[in-house]
Amino acid sequence: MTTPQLTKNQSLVFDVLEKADGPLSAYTILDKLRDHGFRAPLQVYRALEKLLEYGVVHRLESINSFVACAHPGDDCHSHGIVAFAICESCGQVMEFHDHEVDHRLMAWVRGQKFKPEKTTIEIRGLCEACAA
Amino acid sequence: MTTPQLTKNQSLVFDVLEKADGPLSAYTILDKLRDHGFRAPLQVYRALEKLLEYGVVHRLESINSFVACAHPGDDCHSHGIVAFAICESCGQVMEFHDHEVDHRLMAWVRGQKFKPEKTTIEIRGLCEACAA
DNA sequence: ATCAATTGCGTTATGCTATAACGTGTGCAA
DNA sequence: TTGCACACGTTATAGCATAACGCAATTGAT
Ligand SMILES: [Zn+2]
Ligand SMILES: [Zn+2]
Ligand SMILES: [Zn+2]
Ligand SMILES: [Zn+2]
Repeated sequence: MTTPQLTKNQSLVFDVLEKADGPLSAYTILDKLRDHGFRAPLQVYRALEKLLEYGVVHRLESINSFVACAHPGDDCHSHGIVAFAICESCGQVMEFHDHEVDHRLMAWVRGQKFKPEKTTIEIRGLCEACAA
Repeated sequence: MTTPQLTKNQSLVFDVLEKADGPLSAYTILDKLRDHGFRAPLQVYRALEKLLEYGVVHRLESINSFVACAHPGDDCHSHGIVAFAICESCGQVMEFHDHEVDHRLMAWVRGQKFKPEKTTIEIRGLCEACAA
């Protein structure tokens, strides 16, 4: 997916996520953009919907939050499944990709005649700094 | 984790999940148990909390729902990471375990000095019947 | 037996997450 | 011009989860 020119709202939401040092909830994003005219959750959710579609933002299902893609050069949609390690203490997220994991999971579901559309891999725990 | 005797509420919630043919939300469980005296969400969430702790129920983060463990004989907590294939059309869930995936993910996070606590792997898509 | 700690339970209220539904304006192509 | 697609704004509503309070039953020392 090639990323088209972002609209004003999409740019605002993306900038907030890029500048943040961790994942943000939609309502946190909303609060950060009130000074820029945002008034309602839908303004955030609609922008997020597009940013997710373009692959420049990821949704973290296990914490109902959103994060800017850590590999803006690559195309996360093309290099297979994305996995996240999420620190439950400081909120830091590490994003990574592993073709072997991808291959194993896809082989299994294909064996079940299951047609995969979207895969979530999220590891919650403690980052090095917080585990010390 | 060995499973102690379930309390009345825990048994009611577990029975509902076992008899269901797919994952259920907490509020759906609540509705199914109103005839048995359930009146508030907390009655469901408190039972679920224990059932999750005992490993007899899993939470599906990507759809905010809960499902009875498909491998009641095994101990899902001891045989590594659990993965789910969730049909977005009919709601059917397949649960499986793969040590190779487990090892790859754990090796990666250990390399990052990350201490994993809980891992979510959920593949949404279409089951064989619904993809036809 | 008694006391304290733990656990489960019921209830009310609240907070957080997400979408439905309606209307407006703008740009572009038929 | 007309029709369509798309972004946007607003209000209202739906869906998911927990805080805080009090009470009852259980357990496990002392
Ligand atoms: Zn990415
Ligand atoms: Zn941390
Ligand atoms: Zn299981
Ligand atoms: Zn299906």
